[in-house]
Amino acid sequence: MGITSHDVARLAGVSQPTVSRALRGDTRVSAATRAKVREAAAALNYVPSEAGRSLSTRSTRRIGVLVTDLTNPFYPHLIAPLHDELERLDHRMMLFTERTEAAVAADRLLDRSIDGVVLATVTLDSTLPEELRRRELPFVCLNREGGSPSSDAAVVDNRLGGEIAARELVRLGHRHIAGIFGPENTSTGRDRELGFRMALADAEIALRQAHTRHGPFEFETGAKALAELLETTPVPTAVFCGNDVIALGALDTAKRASVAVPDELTVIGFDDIPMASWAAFELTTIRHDMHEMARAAARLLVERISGSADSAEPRRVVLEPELIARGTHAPAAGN
Amino acid sequence: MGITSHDVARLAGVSQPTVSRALRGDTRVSAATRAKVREAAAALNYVPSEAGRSLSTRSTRRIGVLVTDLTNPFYPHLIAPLHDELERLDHRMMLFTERTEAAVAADRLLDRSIDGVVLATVTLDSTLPEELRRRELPFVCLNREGGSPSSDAAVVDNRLGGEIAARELVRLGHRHIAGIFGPENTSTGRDRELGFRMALADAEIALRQAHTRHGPFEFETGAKALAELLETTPVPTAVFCGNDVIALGALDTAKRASVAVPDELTVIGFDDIPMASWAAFELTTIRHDMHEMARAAARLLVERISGSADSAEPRRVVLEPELIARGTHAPAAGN
DNA sequence: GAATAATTTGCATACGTATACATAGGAGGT
DNA sequence: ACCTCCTATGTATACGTATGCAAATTATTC
Repeated sequence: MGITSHDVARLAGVSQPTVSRALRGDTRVSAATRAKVREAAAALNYVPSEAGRSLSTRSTRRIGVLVTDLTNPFYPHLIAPLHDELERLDHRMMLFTERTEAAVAADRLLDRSIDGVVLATVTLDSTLPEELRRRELPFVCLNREGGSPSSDAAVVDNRLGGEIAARELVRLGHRHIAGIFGPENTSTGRDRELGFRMALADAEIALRQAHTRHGPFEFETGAKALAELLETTPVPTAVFCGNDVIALGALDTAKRASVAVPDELTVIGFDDIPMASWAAFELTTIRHDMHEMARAAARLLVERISGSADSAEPRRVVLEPELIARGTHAPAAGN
Repeated sequence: MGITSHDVARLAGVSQPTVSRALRGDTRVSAATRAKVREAAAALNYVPSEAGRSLSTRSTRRIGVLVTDLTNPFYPHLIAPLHDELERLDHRMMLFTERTEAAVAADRLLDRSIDGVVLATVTLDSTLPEELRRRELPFVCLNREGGSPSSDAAVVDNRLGGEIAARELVRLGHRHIAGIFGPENTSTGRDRELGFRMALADAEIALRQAHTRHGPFEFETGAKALAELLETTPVPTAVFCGNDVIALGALDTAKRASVAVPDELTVIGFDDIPMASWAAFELTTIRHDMHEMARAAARLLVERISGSADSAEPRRVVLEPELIARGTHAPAAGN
């Protein structure tokens, strides 16, 4: 079992290298031979061995994708277009949903079974980027970025997104504003918070310590944080969430606590995942083009691998966010 | 660039085969040499080439996973535990979210770059299972099953699940019952419908043609189908959905149409995905252990590959479903 | 102390493909 | 008719690891 190019060669009456050349469209092989080889290959159901090819070419056309948690509703919307774009560029996707880090995880990436890596959930304090750089394995950051120094990345202008959210809340007359931000060790968490804070400061509105929460980009973060925020005085009339998933958690708590949204509480998310537009939520949020971001990451990486990247310098694709007004925002009560 | 076992051998002052043996814990190598080799390997940051190893051992410890659509909220809950169990069994996951079928898709599976396949979205009329069987590539069906003849599979007793849903509706006194089923060319769609119909028939309750809809296991299916069902007379007082995602779509339409759930309309889903328990939905549904199902599939496949499967006969793991009563079901109005 | 057994290591090679280089054959020019 | 040049193909080998078998070393036994 296992047809090789030698078998095809024997049947076609040519040498093995000729088979290799014929099947990959090498122009130096005559049309007649090419036809003969094609026919023999088809007759034998020949499929070239990927391992043999990899060993010889030192390239696998395989990309590793690192995500911490697939069940987070956000990531599939990144993974799916990423997969499709990689496929379009004739690459396959290997999925790693690692919880372990650096050294441990690195070994499975460094066995030359992949040509490059997409880091979709890298943290600012992760040593993985420098480890990959040291081992000269090409990689690109998607959605989040690592710490210094910068690398190829496809991201959103998160700071601007935070500012947009803040300005909208200010415009609506909110004065008691809360934030349920993402983790401080992620670029998305940090930058969205930063932009939000700066825009509030510009409007001379305070974001109290008591109205600030941080946590993973998960449903439970929003659910738990809003429950706590509802216990503070004054109760905030608006809350900006680090992403939609957190916002959905907040909405969950609001519903359970019978807090009317948006009449009593304005909620703004970030990302505009499809769920945000469901009737059950009608979440006002900051949209960006997640699909394009994923596709851009795929292209950056493949170009880097193939050496067709214009320069050795890191290249960044930065997408513009915009406000999507739905049903969870309203003017502050009493305005 | 690219440290090989030869480099390690040179540094340790032994032959390349000895390096191979030492690092893989072959007992025939002395403790002293093993230590020497380990040290040299560590000093050079040696990581064995996966391609070289695959070529030699004819095994990749890589598993292909086929899913049509990752953005469907159901699948990540299958993929995540599947990944983790495969990882536990020392295998890696290659993800294929193919839309193409059979011949085209098959080639990327047949280049010996994977040792086996998990089919998570196989249809009853797919020729892929027989193609894989013919090419002797081990595979297992997860959640759904293919047509004849049966293969290794980890599935739910969908027929029983359908029956449980039907009996509950009957118990609640519903007489005008509708069904938004999944695709008829999937085992899950077919069996859930079958069990549901049979239990209704036992109770001598008709399921009218006009109250029956089919479609992909997607949000839009439920949304669109319920909109249509609300136009029928008599309007159904209860609807059983092929899975939770369809049910969420139905709830979406109900909300937009101001149909009170559960007072005016009972909705029952299938799967019990985490979202079902969110306050926005509180979906009554048929639960089964998705994580265990995924893990079982991983084990079946790896055992099949390693040849440790007890027999050549197909092996099936069938999980029991149960009713999870939440907030979307109630007695029929007027009972 | 010699013969034998057991242990440890090296040698040769297989795995399947791609490619640098050599070569054979044919076309074209004068 | 001879030389040149190009095209098409074959030969030899590299890629990195694992393994059957032989060889060398050490331990064991009588």
